[in-house]
Amino acid sequence: MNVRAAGGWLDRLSPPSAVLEIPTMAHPTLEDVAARAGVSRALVSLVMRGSPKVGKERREAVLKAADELGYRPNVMARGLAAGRTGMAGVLAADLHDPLFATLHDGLAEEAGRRGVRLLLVGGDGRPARERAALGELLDLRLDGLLLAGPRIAAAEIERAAAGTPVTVAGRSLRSARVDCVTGDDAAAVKLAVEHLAGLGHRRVTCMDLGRSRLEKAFRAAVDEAGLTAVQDVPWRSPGAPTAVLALGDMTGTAALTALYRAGLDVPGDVSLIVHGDAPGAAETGVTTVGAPPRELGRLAMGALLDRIGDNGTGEGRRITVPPVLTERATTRALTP
Amino acid sequence: MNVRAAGGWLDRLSPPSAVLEIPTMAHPTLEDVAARAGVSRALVSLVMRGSPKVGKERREAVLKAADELGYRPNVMARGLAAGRTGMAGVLAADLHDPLFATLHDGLAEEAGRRGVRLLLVGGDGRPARERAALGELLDLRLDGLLLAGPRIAAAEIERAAAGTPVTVAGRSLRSARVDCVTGDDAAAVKLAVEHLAGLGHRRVTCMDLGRSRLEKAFRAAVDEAGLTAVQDVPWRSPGAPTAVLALGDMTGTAALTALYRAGLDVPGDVSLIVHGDAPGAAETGVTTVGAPPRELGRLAMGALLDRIGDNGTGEGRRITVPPVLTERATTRALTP
DNA sequence: CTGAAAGCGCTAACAC
DNA sequence: GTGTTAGCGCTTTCAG
Repeated sequence: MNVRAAGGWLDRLSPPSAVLEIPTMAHPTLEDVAARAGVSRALVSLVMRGSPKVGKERREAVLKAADELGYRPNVMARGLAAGRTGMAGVLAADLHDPLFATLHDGLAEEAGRRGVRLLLVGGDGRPARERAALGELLDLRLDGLLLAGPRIAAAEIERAAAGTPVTVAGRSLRSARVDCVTGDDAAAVKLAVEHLAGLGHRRVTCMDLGRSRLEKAFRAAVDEAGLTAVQDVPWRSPGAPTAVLALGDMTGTAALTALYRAGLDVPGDVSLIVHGDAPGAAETGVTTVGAPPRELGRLAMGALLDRIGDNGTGEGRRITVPPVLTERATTRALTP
Repeated sequence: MNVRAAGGWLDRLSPPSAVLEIPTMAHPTLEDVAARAGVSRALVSLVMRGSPKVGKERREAVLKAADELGYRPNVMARGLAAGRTGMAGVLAADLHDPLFATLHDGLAEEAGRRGVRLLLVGGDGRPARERAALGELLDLRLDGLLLAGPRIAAAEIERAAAGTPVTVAGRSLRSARVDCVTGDDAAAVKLAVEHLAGLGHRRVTCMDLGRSRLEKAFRAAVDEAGLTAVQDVPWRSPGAPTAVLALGDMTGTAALTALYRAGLDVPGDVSLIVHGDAPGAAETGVTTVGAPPRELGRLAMGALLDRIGDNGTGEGRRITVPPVLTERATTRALTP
């Protein structure tokens, strides 16, 4: 019996009213519960983990005692003893990325379904901070790590993966022991262009604030669809584009606002599709295209938990999530 | 010497090349480092915690051994033994709230400054999920908890605060042992209205998507400034408002988009101020008013760490962060 | 089914 | 300065 429990014991030797103070015990332990239920520690441990091989009577006595004491298992101690924690760590490279919250919904959904809890450490976009965050996660000795959109060097991720199962979401790594789950950006661009072509658009352009490498994919898709990629033609002039695809790191509403500022009516004058299913897009009615982040999260967590289950057996999987186009209010068929 | 270390020992009896495999040891422990450096465990522990009372020579030997082995302290074990973890938990009631990321920047800044690490658990806005997340945090036995925008019942927060220091950001609680840090919304509305009055606006209105209780504050501020609150008057008609204040849970860009959709030029036809310094506001040039979330985070974490330092002494503090108005491109002086 | 005993990796008094 | 000795709270054999 530990010191605090012994204190409780002494209290019980005091006037009866002191007994009422027991539930106030700051952090009752397994042992306190065992003492109160009149059983051994091991039995309480079994009950807490829902073992089937405990008599109904004793089980209830234990549960009752635990409840009265307000007992909560100490996951640190549990993790130390058991060698696994039942928790996975999530490194959010940039908490500001609006996609992350939705990705996390997917992560949490899958983790919840499989009885695993999630612990996050948040970066702010700076690699130095991200590196530190990864270290913190590593020091916790969790069962596995999910890196969301990491910007640090592949070698660092590889090194982390040597000690614990790791899967990466939103970035593709050539690695034997890291799983990678990503959206197919080129396919997304292609889908968007085809959609515009289907609406009758012939001249399209792209806004590319992120200086994204996707511009190449855009040109290829435009060629393939038999459209023409217009550039640097003034709005409202004869050869002006009738549709625009916003690429890269811009949020949907920012693109929309930019067009409005230019005095254009959307989708009256131009149709707009934004790459990346950013939150806020729904509220402002922006048509978007991209890998659904929630689905991406679900798959990524699935891969991680599979790997944890396999004890890290098997080579790194590469999962690609197909894009989805969500038509909202910023696209319209061209009526000549 | 533990089992794994013993294994390493046996390896050393094998051909010399086996020595090279030592750094591959999955998770070297304090003991492994001690063995390699030829010192005791306690000495290694002292070195790892940067104790000044260790000879330079030995210190370097230990550091060298630790480095070669790729040793990382196990924070779970450390926390168990020391009784404190050096970590604080953050409960994000809703990871989707764009303000949270910026609040977290403030939390992280202050925590970093004071040598404390942060562990997040993310909610999705649903109280049930938030309750579970709080439980997970409690089970970790961290040094303190920071609740960001909690929606669960005050009694639950109070109960959590019985076992560990707690401070709440973004919601005011009447409690003796919980610190609360909030923005002053009424003052923000007042500031916005006064700003509009200063720009020469006379008829103003408010968009209130969140059905916020702030509408009362709005009316009071309008009266006080000698303006008139206009409602249900069609845009562009003679008595139409020349400025609008967007209240509640709407993002700045959503409000802006709504006005554009109505065919209005902003700020040509109407000026717009949005309450809540949402990210994205800067990119889209929306004038905002509200408590700066980063500052709020900094203060909240400061309060929590103070309380942790005080061992929970002292009654719950109530800190109010004054609003800031950030003028951008959606407000303009009225030129009749 | 149940209880006793031996750790998990580390810290914190203590003695040497 | 340095090594020894107890635990922290829990899981896990392994005998009863």
